Amino acid sequence: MKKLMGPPPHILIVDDHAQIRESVARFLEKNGMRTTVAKDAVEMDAKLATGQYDLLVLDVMMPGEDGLSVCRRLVPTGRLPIIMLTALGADTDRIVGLEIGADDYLAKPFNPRELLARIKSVLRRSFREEPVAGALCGKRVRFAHLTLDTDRQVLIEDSGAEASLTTSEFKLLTVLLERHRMVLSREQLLDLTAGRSAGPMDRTIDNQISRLRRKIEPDVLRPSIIKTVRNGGYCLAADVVEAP
Amino acid sequence: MKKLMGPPPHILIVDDHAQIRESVARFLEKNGMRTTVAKDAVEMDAKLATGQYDLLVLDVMMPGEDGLSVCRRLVPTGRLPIIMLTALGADTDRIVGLEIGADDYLAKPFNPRELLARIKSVLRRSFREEPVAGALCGKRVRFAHLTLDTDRQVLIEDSGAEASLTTSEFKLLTVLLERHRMVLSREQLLDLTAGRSAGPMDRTIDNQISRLRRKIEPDVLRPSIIKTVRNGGYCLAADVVEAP
DNA sequence: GTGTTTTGTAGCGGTTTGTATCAAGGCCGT
DNA sequence: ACGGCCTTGATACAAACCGCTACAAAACAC
Repeated sequence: MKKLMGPPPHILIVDDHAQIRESVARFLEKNGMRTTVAKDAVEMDAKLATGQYDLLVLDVMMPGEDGLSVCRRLVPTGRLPIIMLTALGADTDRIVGLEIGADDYLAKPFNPRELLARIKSVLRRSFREEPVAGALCGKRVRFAHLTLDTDRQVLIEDSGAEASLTTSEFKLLTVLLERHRMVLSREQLLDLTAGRSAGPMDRTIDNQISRLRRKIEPDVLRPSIIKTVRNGGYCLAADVVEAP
Repeated sequence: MKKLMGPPPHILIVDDHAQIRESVARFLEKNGMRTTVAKDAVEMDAKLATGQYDLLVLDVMMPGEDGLSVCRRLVPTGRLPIIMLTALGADTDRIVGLEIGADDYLAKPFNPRELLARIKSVLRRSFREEPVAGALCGKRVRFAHLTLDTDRQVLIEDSGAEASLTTSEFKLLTVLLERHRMVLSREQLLDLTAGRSAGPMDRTIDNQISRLRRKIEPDVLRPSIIKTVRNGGYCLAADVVEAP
């Protein structure tokens, strides 16, 4: 069998039973995946809004909005594959789920190894080919006194001077630009730039910001473009417009 | 659910029980699909050799070569999706099937409506990844300051100078052009260009990229067309248009 | 078979990036 | 104001990653 390398896939698990959530999460992490859990649709929406996920494991039977409804809502948006967990014997649930557009289902109680196999199978199919620069892909973007050429990954000052960015500086900058004037936590930034979650004493983002500031701030000692929000994270404080 | 129009999908059903074959075939045809049946692996091979199919429904337990073996053999050849039919409770069969690379399975006895839903689900998935592939065949393609003549496997610079590409350079470039602006991992590139998976310390793609860059980059020291994404892979960062 | 081209492998060295550490500066109490 | 405490900025260093060269193996042509 072919092995999927690269960054570990990030799975979001939604189930109202704490025990199932946790045991599934632990099992998947032991097998090299990242996991995040949510106890219901509301919590799920919050996680989806701030994070980046490769696959959703979704319980059908939940208090509040149920799994089928969630599925109906998410499938049309496109890119997130869904595996549903159904009660055993609820034939129609399964069929409806598939007809709605879930990528797979599994009847409870299930063998964790089988869930893993199904996740891998679905991931293999959806083969995430991400654009380099998200929505900014292929464009030239103006902000403050700079223009970012997303094709060449270089910054052009108004004076005409060019500065090249490293891959992770570029990634961090595009993430900030896409969400300019929003405060982004270190956790979010790490997730969006590197696709991993932060360790206990993780200063990676601080460091990256520091390096990036050296290339974009007119006065590094008094940053005006990337603001730091104490106890919050960082924020790109400038207007961003598409340039020709 | 959205209906996929166009020519009806053609399903090949392989099962040694005549009754199952026929009833499944009839049910699927009633629901707008074309079907063809085969009673074992040998007959299946004959049908595959002469016809064009969109999906294979494959019984695991068969006299002669069994379903798992068939699956192992067909999956690597590429893009024929497979749904396997297993005996109920044969947990390991199902898991092994998925691990080998089948797209789905169904436990016998099954609800025909569920088989239909799964077929549609798998077809939807395999349609999703298709659109870019192979589109360049026989065309002339412009990108950056170059034109690729896919018939002659030759690059023509705007100045008029021509450079010939080796087979694997051409293949690699084609793959990058077909998914331009997407980040492709070395694993993916190796799979798409050579159809094999990477060894533990495989630098083959790095090398190919290096060779290709020498022929297409204006400044090899600062590549602008093929960008490298650290920890990610490579990406062709340019617009690609069909040229007459 | 011989010679040429193409393709895969190994290794060195530069660049990039994560971690550890220390210095600086805000926040809050007294 | 002053001094601890916590958060952030900067520097230094080590590890990982990638580009390049050189060479060996394989494919191809003759």
